Amino acid sequence: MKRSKVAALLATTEIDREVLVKGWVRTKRGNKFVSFIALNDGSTINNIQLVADAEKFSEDSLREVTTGACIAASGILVASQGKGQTVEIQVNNIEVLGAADPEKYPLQKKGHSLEFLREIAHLRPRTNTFGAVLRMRHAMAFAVHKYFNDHGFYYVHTPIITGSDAEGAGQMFQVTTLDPANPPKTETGEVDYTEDFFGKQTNLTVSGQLEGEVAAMALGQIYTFGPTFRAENSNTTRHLAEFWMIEPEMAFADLTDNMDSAEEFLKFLVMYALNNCKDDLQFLNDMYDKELLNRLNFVVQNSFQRLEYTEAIEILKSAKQKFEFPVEWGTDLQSEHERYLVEKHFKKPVILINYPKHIKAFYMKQNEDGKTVRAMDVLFPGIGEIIGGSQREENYEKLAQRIQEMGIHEEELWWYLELRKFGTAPHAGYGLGFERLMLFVTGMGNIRDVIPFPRFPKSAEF
RNA sequence: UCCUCCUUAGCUCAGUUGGUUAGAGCACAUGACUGUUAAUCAUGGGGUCCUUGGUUCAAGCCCAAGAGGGGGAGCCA
Repeated sequence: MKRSKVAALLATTEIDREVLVKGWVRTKRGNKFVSFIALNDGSTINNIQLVADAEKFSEDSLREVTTGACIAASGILVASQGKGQTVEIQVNNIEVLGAADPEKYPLQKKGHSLEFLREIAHLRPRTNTFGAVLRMRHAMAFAVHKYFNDHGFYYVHTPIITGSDAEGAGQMFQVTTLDPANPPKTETGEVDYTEDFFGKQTNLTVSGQLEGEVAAMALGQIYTFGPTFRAENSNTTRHLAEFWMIEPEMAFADLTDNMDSAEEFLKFLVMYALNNCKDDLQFLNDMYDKELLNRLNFVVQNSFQRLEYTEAIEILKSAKQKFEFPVEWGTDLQSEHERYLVEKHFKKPVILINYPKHIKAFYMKQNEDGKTVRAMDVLFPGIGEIIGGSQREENYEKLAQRIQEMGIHEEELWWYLELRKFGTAPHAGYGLGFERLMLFVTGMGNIRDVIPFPRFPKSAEF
């Protein structure tokens, strides 16, 4: 007989038939006459109840059916006699596929702290919480591809190993096959990277944007969705050393098009979660964050507040609240400033644009005022910056000059500059941190709990 | 990296002014119970009080250093 998934059985109206289920035991309870086994197979957060009568199953035969054990069970799917579920399985046969010593199995019926579960990342997907998070992670990844495919964007695979260190987005992980204890040296005593695998120094990517622009200047609209690496010594609830980033890039788009795209995209993703992850969202709402569903609904129903950086500075300066860091035009906004704007002043997502050029990246399009660039940050409640983007500088001379001013190695960016030399066009794009999106849609408080195997300083255990 | 808090049973935590035998709930084991819903009830086993050093007649508790973890900040997505 073919295995049925628990999700399908709980949704079916065809009862009084024989079924086979396989999954992991969550709890067993009962008395000497009957045992009730709650079984979960990951297809849904809900369990199916197996009913094992003592006539068919001796106490001994159920000895290995304990919390955490993996079993296959066959029997008749029937309308439940008890309350709390509509159907259950009157079991005829149980096979223990893998026992789990109840003295040693770390997961129990009752709740565990998220900190403890982080130490057993190989078992935490079997909890309600991580089952919900991982199913939602899949749903969100699928929704990303669906949105862009439906809107005429092409998925482009940008390289994970990069020879450019000019992206300026933080510390990078080096990729090398040289012997770390005894690397080849040049005459001046420095490591000779011409002997390395690629003949030059290489690193793991911190962004696919520059290569994404290459593709956008041929295919029109593209997006990347891949792993991204930052070797910063960041120890926060919002940073990982290895995370996934989505970077759309659009030819013939300006900053307004960019804002429109980012807002529509985020709303689509949240709407997709609301429509397709109901059970998991309800669980997370009940267990972790009673405002989660309200907040998600609010985001899809209200337009984001669009605001000039200069206006934001004025709002912050006239705010009654005292800030730890002083506010002055030309300084970057601190977390406390972003939180004030989003959570206190506007009480909705905010898109901040036109930042001072000296606090933003070299590739952003310069405004006529000579002071600001067409940058855009989307700020979300509780998370801060969820998207960062800009219109790109498409003028060769202005871009080359900016590269010089900022002391970036021009020779490594020759191909990026040539995009402006041959058939240049206005274009814009942005980057969405996938795990920050996951924080928002799940209501989880720590980014280490929305990725199956988190990578952060001093931690790569699993 | 900085600030701050925490570390006691498998898990979550209590532990008074430093005082003699370190507790609870859950989990686990045994038993009871004719349909349970994180089942319930009874009984029982279970401890490197993070590590090292110090103060003291006496340290889970006070002091110092270290390790691990949480939260906040910086950097950013």
